[in-house]
Amino acid sequence: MRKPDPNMTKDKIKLRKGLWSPEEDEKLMKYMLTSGQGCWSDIAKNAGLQRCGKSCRLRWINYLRPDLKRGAFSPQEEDLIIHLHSILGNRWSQIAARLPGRTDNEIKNFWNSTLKKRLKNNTTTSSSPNGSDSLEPRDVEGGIFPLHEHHHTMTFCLDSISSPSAISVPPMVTNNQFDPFPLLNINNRYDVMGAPGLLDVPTCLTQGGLGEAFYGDCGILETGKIGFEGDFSIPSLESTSIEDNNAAAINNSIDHRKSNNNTCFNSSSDHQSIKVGDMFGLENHHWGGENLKMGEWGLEGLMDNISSFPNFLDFQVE
DNA sequence: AACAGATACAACCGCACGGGT
DNA sequence: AACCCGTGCGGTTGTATCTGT
Repeated sequence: MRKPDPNMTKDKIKLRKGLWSPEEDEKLMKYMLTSGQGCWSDIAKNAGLQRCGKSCRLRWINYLRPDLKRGAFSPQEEDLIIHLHSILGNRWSQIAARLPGRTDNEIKNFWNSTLKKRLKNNTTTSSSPNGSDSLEPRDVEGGIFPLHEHHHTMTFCLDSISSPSAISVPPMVTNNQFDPFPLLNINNRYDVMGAPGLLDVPTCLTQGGLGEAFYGDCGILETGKIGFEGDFSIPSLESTSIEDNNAAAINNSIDHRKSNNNTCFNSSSDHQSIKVGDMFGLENHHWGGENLKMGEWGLEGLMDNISSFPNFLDFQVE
């Protein structure tokens, strides 16, 4: 498996660098759609891209992935980033894991380009008493957060959900091995519309698939809007699998990026079957390992504490 | 209109880590 | 145990776009 391919070393093609062209994007997207599995170096080669696997991976994760939320950060997302950064520091991947549809790179850029400066300006006007290296006032133990006044409560909108059936989740989640999404595990605290079906959205989905748009327009937890800000009806388990939705998402995503229009996320079955884990890089169980690391650092408990703070992610079911 | 500086975003680089050989 | 390879992460750099003069 790991033996080097002699052909690979001989005909060293000069790999492209820099910005991706639309053609390259399409090649990668189509390849991921049709056979998006295997190691990234193989993907780069098989897709006919003169890129290194690393570059392809980055492009996919940061730009082409169909579940990405585009556009500006909402005030709620800003607050969340600020707060998570106060706890986690520059662990962008862990912060991103709690902001569905956002990538670590995106959050990192946003922090460095916008939030950092904004908070710096704030602290110069109102000096921080703790004098720490961090830029924003905080009191993790006490639960003081720089939340905006106008959204102390996030509203949990489910108007688009046509079926209250439970969303399908991977076995490792349903087996309760751990809670990958302690902040947003609705199953812990919330009944969806009072219906018997529970909405359990683990990290693997919120980051890579169906759980998109926890912080949608106006910072609302919008389970009914997934991926492209298009209206979306969550199908019942009997009718549609996650694979169906994700593959459809990829199909739609190609069009979406071409037309830059909102795309309806439907469950049409005109696609090839793709493993969810393969599609979103979940086969490496990374989403679990992060939390284990956090546990070692004693951060998991901190993150758990967050959910008990009055102003933080105070979802309400309408 | 042209230019410079600021800003936002995309991508690269180096390193660390884990798993396989 | 040592090495190789793939992957993920965070820091940094590069580039496109915006804004002010």
